[in-house]
Amino acid sequence: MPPRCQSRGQISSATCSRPQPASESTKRQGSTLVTHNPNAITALRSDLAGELRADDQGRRVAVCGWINARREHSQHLAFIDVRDHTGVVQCVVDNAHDLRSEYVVRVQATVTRRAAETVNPNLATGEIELKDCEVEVLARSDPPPIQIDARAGVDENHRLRYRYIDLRSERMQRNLRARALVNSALRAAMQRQGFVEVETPFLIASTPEGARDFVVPSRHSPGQFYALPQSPQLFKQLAMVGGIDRYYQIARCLRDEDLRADRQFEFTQLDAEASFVSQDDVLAFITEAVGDATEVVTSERTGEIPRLTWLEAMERFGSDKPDIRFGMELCDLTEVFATTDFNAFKAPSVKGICEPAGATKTRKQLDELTDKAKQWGAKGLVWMKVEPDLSLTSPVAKFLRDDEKQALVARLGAEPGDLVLVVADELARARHVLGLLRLELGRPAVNEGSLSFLWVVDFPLFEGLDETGAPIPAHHPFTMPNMADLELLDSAEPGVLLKVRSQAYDLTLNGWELGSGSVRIHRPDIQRKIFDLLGITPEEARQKFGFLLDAFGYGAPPHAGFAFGIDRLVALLVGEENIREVIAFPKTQSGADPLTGAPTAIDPRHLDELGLRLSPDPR
RNA sequence: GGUCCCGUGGUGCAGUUUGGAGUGCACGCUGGCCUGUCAAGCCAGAGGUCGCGGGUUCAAAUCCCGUCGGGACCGCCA
Repeated sequence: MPPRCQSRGQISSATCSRPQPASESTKRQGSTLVTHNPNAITALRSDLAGELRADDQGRRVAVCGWINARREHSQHLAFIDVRDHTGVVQCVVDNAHDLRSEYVVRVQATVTRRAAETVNPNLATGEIELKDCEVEVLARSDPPPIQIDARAGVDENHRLRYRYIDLRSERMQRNLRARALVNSALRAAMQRQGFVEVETPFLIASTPEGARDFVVPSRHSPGQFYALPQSPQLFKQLAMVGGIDRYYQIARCLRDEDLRADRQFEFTQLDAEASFVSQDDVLAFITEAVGDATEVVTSERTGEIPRLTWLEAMERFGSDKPDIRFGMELCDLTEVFATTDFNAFKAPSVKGICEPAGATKTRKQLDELTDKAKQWGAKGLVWMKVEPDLSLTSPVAKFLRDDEKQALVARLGAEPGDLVLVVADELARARHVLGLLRLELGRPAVNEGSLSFLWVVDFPLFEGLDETGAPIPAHHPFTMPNMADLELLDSAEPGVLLKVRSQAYDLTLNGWELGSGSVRIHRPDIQRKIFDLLGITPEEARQKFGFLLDAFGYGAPPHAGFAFGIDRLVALLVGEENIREVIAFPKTQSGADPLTGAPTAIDPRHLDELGLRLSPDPR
């Protein structure tokens, strides 16, 4: 066969830095050094199964992969589909009796156009097939516990136990490759904007605030522990003091908190920090990076990301990570019931939502909603059905005055057939419960419809007061207050303190918190004041964050940063509802790995070496 | 710490409400037939601790209690 010169580029040996073929028998054939994809060529193959096309007709090729399906017609004709990560190609063989599902094979064959009536339009390689096949079995397989193209779902625990097989699925291949594209797009975007990738340690000192730490016992210092980082927070600030100017890292973070669909013990963040910047600068950097990541997966660019203040988000959506893909916004009714005789509505705050066409709910469904509202902390839930004449049907209707009912309907813009839900409580609780009810009743699946990014800005500096009356930081204690609110810090009134805004901001997507950041305090006087307010004595501050405070004593540039979860971003970009679908080897909700069996007991001698002894009954 | 859902041949399900023989479906597996299929088709076959333990009952996959595992959520996640 004469060498064919293909239009897609010729591969010379000089461009191929891979190891040379191990032996003559595995050497690729001279004429097959022409391919669609330079990266396809290895010692064992010339092409990828899913990339062969009609214009490869006549080429002698070698493809490697797994047997996806076998169709035996007789002892003289059979088909096998060979699958690799690019797709499948059909091979025509005489006898496939010994070629079973998931066997790993190398097929040397000639690309042949199919007869018109046997073309398979559902297959990218459907116009061709491989003939004159020499099939070499590279590895046999037991019948796989998971069918790769399972038509029904497979139990997730089972998938995780055999994750190495599950990863062969088109879904997992797509997700992990999308994730790789996102990672490289993020790196490119950050580097283009002048950020420097700096790695930070995994074995660090435990810091007292925040989530529960994973800890690692020290062999050299028995009784002492390292913590695994919840984030590189302190190190990235030190990098700023160190003159890095712009730091970023695709960082693994570990937090020992209960798991959810959007939470794993271990997760990955794009972590960034920059010097001499404002909040707007940071939002611009991140918007650029997120835009590139989105584009590389969806081929569409996110435009300007809208902003909401925290206060507006809480008032309108009852959440600091509002899902703005649908309406049903919260409506304040406190004024409406300011003079009510109905005891249940005599509360600091009365708020409601209106579900369009929600009045068809049964008494049982409404009771279930009420139960949920109570579980979420409400004292109770009042429901009202809007009748055709805009009157209200409700167990409590008789306690309300006509003017109150009319004003309520008007405020909510309720229409006949709607369902109105009202919660009267402390402000924060009313917002919280109604925010959850809104999601319960109206929220589309997280992966449905558009990608609605949203910046939430102007978070409060403090999220509440602890038992001693000291304010609780909403973000972390190094968050810079809004300069316009600086004087409020001197107020002795807790109510005033809680109104202080911070230069902290979150990025959300379809109701998931992607990440957060803040402008940091670099002025020792402001930092002292914040510690003061938080009830942290100078001694405590020194003990907890001494090295950072020391560093800030040697010329800390004004700086600000951000970090967002790559697992969550990728999941939503590829339309998954669960970040486990974009993590190669995730853990179950109880933190176990069904594949490796982790966590496991360790050898008593190992414990001894670490100076550890287990309590008699460690649950 | 709490609420809810799920657990039945290798896989995914139905059966549980109203107790009556491990009864059924699809995929897979094994053998056979079949020369153009492509999630091939046809025939035959193998394969079960109904998660586990206890209770009620003449009788439990089914009802009750407990427990283990998986999932969703609340709390938690500065």
